[in-house]
Amino acid sequence: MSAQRPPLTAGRGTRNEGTRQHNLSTLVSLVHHSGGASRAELTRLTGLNRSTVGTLVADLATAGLVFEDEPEVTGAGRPSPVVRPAADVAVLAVNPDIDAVEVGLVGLGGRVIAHDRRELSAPPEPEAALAIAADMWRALADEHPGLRLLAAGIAVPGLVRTADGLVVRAPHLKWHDVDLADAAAEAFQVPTVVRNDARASVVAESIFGAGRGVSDLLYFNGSASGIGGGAVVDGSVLVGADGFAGEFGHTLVNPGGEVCHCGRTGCLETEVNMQRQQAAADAGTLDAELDRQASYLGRGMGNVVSAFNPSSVVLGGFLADLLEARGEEIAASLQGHAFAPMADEVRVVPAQLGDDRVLVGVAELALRPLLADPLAQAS
Amino acid sequence: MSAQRPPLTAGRGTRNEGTRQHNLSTLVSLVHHSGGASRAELTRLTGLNRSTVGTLVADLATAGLVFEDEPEVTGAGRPSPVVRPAADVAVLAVNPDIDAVEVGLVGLGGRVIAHDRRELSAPPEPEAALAIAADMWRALADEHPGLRLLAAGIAVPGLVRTADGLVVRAPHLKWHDVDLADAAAEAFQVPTVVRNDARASVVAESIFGAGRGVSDLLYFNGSASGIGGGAVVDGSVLVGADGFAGEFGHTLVNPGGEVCHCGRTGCLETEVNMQRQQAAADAGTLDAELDRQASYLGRGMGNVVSAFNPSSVVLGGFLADLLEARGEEIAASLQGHAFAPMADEVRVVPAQLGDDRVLVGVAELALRPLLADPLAQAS
DNA sequence: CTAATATGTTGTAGCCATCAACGAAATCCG
DNA sequence: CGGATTTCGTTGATGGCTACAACATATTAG
Repeated sequence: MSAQRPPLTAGRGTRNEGTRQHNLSTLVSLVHHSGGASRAELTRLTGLNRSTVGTLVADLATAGLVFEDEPEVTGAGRPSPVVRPAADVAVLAVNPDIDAVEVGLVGLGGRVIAHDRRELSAPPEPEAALAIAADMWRALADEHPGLRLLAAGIAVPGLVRTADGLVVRAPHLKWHDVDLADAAAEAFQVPTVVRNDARASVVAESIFGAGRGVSDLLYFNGSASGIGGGAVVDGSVLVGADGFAGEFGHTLVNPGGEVCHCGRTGCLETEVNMQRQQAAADAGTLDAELDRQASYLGRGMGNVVSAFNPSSVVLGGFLADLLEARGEEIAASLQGHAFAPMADEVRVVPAQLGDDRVLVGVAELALRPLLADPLAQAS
Repeated sequence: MSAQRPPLTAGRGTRNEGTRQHNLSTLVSLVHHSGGASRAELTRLTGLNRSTVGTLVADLATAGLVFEDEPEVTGAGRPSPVVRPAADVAVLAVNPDIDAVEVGLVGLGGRVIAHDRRELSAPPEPEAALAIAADMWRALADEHPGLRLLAAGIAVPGLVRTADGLVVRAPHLKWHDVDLADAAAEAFQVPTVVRNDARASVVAESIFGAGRGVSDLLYFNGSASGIGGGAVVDGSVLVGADGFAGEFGHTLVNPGGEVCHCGRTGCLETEVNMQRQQAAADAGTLDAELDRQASYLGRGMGNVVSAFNPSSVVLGGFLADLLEARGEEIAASLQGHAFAPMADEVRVVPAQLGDDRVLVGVAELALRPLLADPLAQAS
């Protein structure tokens, strides 16, 4: 966790209300990301006065975002009540993919309250995906009466423009220039964001998983449809000018290699993928293939590590399995292909969150505006 | 200029004094980066009240950081005095390199007040470089009596750890684990920072050059000693976990190519460099060599562009010359080697600042703490 | 049961920006 | 040329926010 640096170009001024908004945001984020902290801990962490934390927490409780739980026994002195995220609020997370539409209700603290999945025989049209999600949402809402929906987030496997949530293209879904955000906000009746699924995963691992407390990390995710990724830079998710940043699957690792579906040759995901592993397993040459893929993965990681100088690299999906099987080889290849001493310091670790990763991450992204201004909500 | 995103992990609380500090910082940064703005403009840009801007500017003027100049004729209404950066304060910028030590006095607004350069027959030892710089500083100080030194910055061609300014290694200077910061602060009697020279250049181009107003950009600099670089992400310079981020010269572009001095093969800077151009010119095959280098440069840029999704790529040093000579070819290669549609949107432009770039940039980095808390200075 | 410790609570004080009213300095227009 | 208009700086009163000190409360140590 490094200190915040000021932006190169100065922004706008702040007034007294801004101070309050910032402090409320700090507190609710702290509670949400840690899952609960005593008021005394919050006082220490924020550096604010006891009385200030008291009034701010009371406001957040009134707004229904946190509640004060029984104190835990600790040591000498008067026990401090534990401030926990409210249990009756949630974010709707939606993840349409080629073979299914997945929907989850994600509460504060990164807790998955409920989730549902509908298998599909073919990639869905945008409208169909939304209709299916809305259908599942109605069922989940009936099962959880009294749950207050704060926001909705849709994670799409493709290029999503951050500014307006336009899905510029999602090749596996065969979507082009699809605008889901408005229709979804209409359907769910809450503010809705659309984001890239890999970027959502980075956020989830960064806050609740293997990247906790790390301010500079890279994430490589291996799935059936290729290698996605993302980066956390100085504590914030890298989005780039349009929101397309983090396409590490298309780092060059072998110019003489195969043609990638993106039109170029020798991309990381043409050399490291599940199809090759399956073919090698069928041919009885899996060991050699895993060695080969470990080498290329280290090379691809090295390229990106040299650019970003992260303190951790998190591997998810089948890349986590590859790390388990060929950890030494990957590390050696990374050492050989990253600009030392960056490679010396970097830790390569498997992702900690399970399949809920994408849902938890996109819920976090949908929650971001609320966390930034906790009392701005309508009711 | 995109909006600020909150960090993934919440930080500390703010008090009322923090509001004032933030507003002072906003104002002085605005004046410093724009070179001067009327109080009315500052009011509009910050969104603060007229009276607030009035008192804040008065405080900054008392601290000797800005002064109120004669109003410029504009239109109807009472003219607004122009707030300009103070002319009698400066930052000492030092840039030791293999063949010379360069020293500059950089004022607010990015103005180079004076500079001096001492040629060397061999790369200097750290102590010698510092002694030479101190000598030149004394001469410059004598020429500019009344100039108040605010800070000092040393730009080193090598890996510099941001946390403490340790020069981990600077191969061309043959420096290893050199700690200059303390000795320099002692010699110059002001707070001193040590930074990488390419990172300093990025800052300079980002604020005063080709990257003005761009929040996501990449910078590739070609010099006699190789290709350095850096990135601006969401308005802040990318530093990474240790401060080593941005080594784009060692992006893989040709695995079958030559062995790089870094120990690997096919790095961008083994394929694109001045030595090859010189050799080709001697052999009468310069045209073909420029085509070849343009192709490899586009490939290397494409790799990094796919990871960062910048809106601009700035080329400096001999790469700016290559852009002038082979702009079409570089653009075509970038198109072919970056993940579309990132390549469609990116603008490739030459650096705008001259040789003062490194000095201006490292001065800016040295000034950063003061800009963040303008009235914290001793006197 | 008492002392010590740590924490919540309350009322006061201090810092900061806003706001409204007023005055000043230019342009506009008859 | 001179009043109306526009725009901006200045001043004193006002309200929002956190800090602080004093007091109350709840636990542990012995």
